[in-house]
Amino acid sequence: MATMQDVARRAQVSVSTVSYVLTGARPISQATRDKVLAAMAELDYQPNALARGLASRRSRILGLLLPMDERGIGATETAFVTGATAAAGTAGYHLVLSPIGVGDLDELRRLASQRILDGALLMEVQLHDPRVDVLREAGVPTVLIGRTEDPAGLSYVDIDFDRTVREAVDHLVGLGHHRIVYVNHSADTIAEGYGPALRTRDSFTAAMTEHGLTPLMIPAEDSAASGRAALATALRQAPDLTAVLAMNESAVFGLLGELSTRGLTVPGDVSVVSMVTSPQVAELATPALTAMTSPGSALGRIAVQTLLRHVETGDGEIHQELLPCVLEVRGSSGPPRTAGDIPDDQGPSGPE
Amino acid sequence: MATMQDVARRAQVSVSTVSYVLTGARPISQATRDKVLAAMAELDYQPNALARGLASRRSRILGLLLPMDERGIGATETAFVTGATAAAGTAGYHLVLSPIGVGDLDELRRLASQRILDGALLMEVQLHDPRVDVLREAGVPTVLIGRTEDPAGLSYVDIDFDRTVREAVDHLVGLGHHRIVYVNHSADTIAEGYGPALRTRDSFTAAMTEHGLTPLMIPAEDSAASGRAALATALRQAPDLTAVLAMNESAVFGLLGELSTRGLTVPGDVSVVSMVTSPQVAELATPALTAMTSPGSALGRIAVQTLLRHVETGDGEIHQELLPCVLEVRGSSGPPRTAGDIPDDQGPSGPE
DNA sequence: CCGCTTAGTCGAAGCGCTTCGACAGCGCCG
DNA sequence: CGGCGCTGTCGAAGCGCTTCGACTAAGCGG
Repeated sequence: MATMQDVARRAQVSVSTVSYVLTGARPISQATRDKVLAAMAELDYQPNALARGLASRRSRILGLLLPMDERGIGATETAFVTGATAAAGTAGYHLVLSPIGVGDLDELRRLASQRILDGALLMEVQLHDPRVDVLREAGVPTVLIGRTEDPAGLSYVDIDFDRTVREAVDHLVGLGHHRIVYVNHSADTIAEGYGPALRTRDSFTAAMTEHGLTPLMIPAEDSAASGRAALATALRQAPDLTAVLAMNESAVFGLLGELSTRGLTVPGDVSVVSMVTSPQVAELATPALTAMTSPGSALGRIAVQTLLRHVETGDGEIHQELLPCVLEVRGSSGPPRTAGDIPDDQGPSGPE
Repeated sequence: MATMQDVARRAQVSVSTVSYVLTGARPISQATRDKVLAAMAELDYQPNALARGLASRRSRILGLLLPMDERGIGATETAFVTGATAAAGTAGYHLVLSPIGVGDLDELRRLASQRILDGALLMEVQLHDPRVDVLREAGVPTVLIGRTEDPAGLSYVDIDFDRTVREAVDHLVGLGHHRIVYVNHSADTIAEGYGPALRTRDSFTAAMTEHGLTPLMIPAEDSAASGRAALATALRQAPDLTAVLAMNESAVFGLLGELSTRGLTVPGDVSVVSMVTSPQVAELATPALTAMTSPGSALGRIAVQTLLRHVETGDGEIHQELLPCVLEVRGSSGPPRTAGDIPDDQGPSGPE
């Protein structure tokens, strides 16, 4: 492995000159630069990132802190990661993912204090997220993907849930639906203060009210079984429902299963719109789901650019930005059935 | 940020002594050790990973090279990552994920040559994977998750596809099925030399033949639509089929949708078994899928342990290990219908 | 009682880079 | 024509750690 010494010797210049060629920190004449670059090419020189990091106090490594629950990483998050990685690479940084959740504070503290990361992107941010404090204490510049309860003084990018919910509701109301049920995340999740669940709840209520409609929200765990149960509950509370808006990918599938079991068709009897859902997942369902597609890749890019601004200017100004999801109409939404009630029986599950 | 100097001064010992306390490279008396540890605690000392790495030529960072296609990371891979992370943490290493695919060879070369990684875990290995060569050239110890065509001289851990397929087939045959169709990955994927697709194809053929049955395999792209089409093809080629074995999570959902569209019940008319599928995904379907669950977490642990052996002993002996998936019976498999043919009509799609 | 090993500690020399201060040479202005 | 501010280069001092050689004091067999 060639070192900078070797390059300097071969190019007949000093090490510092080689360094300046690489970093551009001082002007170098074209002739010298060419000699140095030629020597590098001949030796297949690659700078030692650790040495560079030690001397410059900059690792050029950004961390993407990404809790991995047992469900995996969805297409939405993947798009985000892809956008972030591309943006980091363009700027000459490495972007590494670290599966650090809210439970791994000690591991995070180690990672942050060991000066490995120049900056961190925090995903799946909770309203009260202790990771934010750990990173702040360690002095690691951070950009949130999501928002804490009070994000003053913190840079973040997030999905504009309010606008997303409103557009979904507008779509359904525009089709003629009046009785719309919102299937949110679980009650526990809401109680824990999971931002998206809270924000969409409030936005849904507001949007429906503004349309002069009564909002009805049902919580559901992230499982198909819970989605089935949620639909049963919804039909009990609102037998005349014609549309379901869901913010829970796992539950949506159970919900569709239950509709089918009950002999209800989509979108003939019930329209279904899924929020913050990737096209890939939307296509898994039968019929394919009308969905609000998340701007994952753009979020990733903006997040990295914001983070780099903080890293390179020693904490510049705060940047906070919200991007809405965009509506993609597929087969699961359409005009409501004309009669005001469920056609025939309520299926094998019975009316309870 | 306290340095080792500070600790040494406070404990009234030399820096080297502090270092030995930390690394255990030389014996230190209990009294001295206590003094040093106390000083560290008081100063909240954290070693600078970059400096340590530069001096010791060991970064204590392992890379998990994980291509992220647009579909995201499934629960299977997540379990792997979780197991690997835990094993690395126990050994005092950091495990970082890098979304580097077969297309990003330059990025990989940079990462590998910059001496950031002590070792690499390579996921989604192709039969002819150029990343292996890049890593070898850069001298980065590597463990494969999966296998290249000729894995001689390379350590790997992988799923025992042969045994997994056989157990799935045995399960179905044991239930009384004779006409079993295997829905594999796409023809393109097979042509590209994707190991799991090839290996399961061969194993399926062998297993069926040994049972005195005729193997029938249908390729399908990783999409619901393709799953629907695959089922249609299967029913055309084998109208008397009673069971489907699938190795394609996306296609399975389309396949189930198509069965339902045609008025065929699961498992009454057709049993469905999904391979290398996580419980979480299996539960999304209605009915929940009987599946071969991958030993993800164990694979991750073993892979890291193997890699660390290479890293720490300057390439020890190679280790190659296969773990089978385990059968988890859920609602989608049962005895075949008694009559030998499809009950009534062939559904809206018609017989073409 | 002597030489030898072993435990325990220290000082110093790097690891491969960045960066600071210095300085030579040059053109240019007053 | 002397002084000034450039541009371009060099040498050296670190960055915070590991590790090697050396040294001291103790322990021990002969």
